[in-house]
Amino acid sequence: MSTSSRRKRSYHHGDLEAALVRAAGNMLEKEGVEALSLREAARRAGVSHNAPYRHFSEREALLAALAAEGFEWLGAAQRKAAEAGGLRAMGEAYVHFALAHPQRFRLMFGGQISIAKHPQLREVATKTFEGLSGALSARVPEAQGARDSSIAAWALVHGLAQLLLGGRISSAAKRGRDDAMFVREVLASIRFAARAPIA
Amino acid sequence: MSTSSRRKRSYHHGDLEAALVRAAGNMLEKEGVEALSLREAARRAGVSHNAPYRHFSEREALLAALAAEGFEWLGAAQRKAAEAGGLRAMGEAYVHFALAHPQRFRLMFGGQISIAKHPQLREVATKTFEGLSGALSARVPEAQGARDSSIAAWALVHGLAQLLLGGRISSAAKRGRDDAMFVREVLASIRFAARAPIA
DNA sequence: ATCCAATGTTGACAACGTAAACATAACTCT
DNA sequence: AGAGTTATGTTTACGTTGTCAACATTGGAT
Repeated sequence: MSTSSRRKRSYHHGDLEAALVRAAGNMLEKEGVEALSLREAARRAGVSHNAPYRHFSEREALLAALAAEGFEWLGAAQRKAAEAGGLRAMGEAYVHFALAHPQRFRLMFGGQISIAKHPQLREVATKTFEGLSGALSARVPEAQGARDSSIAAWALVHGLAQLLLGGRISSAAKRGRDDAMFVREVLASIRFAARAPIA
Repeated sequence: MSTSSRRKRSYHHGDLEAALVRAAGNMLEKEGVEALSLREAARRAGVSHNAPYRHFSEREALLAALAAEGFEWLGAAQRKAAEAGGLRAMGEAYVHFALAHPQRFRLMFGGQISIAKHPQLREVATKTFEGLSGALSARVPEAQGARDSSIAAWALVHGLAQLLLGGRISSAAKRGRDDAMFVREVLASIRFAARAPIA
């Protein structure tokens, strides 16, 4: 009857690493990064306060694992949207991801994790970005400015997510539209230019 | 000869609040928000570790003061750019500010400060944003989608700053251009649409 | 001159990240 | 199966931090 829930095995938790990531993930979403402590995560996983060090060399390493997980989710969401709906759907999915996982998104892009110091993070992040910019530059019109245009598209979507998350968009600006509608219409208010500036 | 540098007055520093903000500002730019401690700021200001509490009720209050200062700087930079160069200059000034004060920018938009809890911050931030969006919607073409377009413009610029700051723009994408040039051309690759979506 | 409010100081506490030394379980090799 | 090695947890310990409470000193108003 000791099915999947591993009972009191005292020593050797069984899958501490995953348990820590899960516990930390909950803390992250609920309280934010600053409130996420290694010791509390250990407590929730039912181990001593120093056990986590067998799996994460520092606190930041645990954060990096959480961020990496986030990039995987984001990458998956982007792929799905790319198949289903094209450019616009990808943009909307990006913002949707940010709004659905605000603290996770902040962790991923907040800059408190040194990407250089965590190769695993770096890898999954760049993979996600490559998929993203690949899909973008394949779909953005024109040839010349395609590279820059896809960067601009990404920046637009990223910035919109960030501003919404920070509560920086006044309700006046939203004019009664819900988040999805607002995002759709704001994104629609932009076009790509093949070449020259406005004036 | 006791010109401006106030010497050992032991008690009553003279202008602790300003000294703390200055010290904390230095720590912020150099080490980032996480490395900014009240106690170290106090040390640098030459007072005891609890003196700061006479001026800031919590650590976050000091951070809020730093963020507020940042918003003032940003607002000033925007006004200046608006006069001198118009829309494009404003966008470039925005990104330039972010790149010139990366940690400050992160603090301002990183979401670790509860804007609700610091009215002073809220005030200066909204003032800056109002000036910003005012200038934007006054200059963006068309009438109908002007509101959304100016949000989009802001998001674009904000996102670009964020991505550059996070080192998320590969050198391949920059194609040898320096930051200023890169920003200029990426921003130029976008146009505002008066109405309908792309397709 | 006296009192008061503002400003600094001292001391204390709990929580945290992290290191070192130790304990126990799991795996490997014979 | 038994011995040795490695992986995984535990205990103890240290320094730092945010914050509270009690106390000290000062400058300004009365």
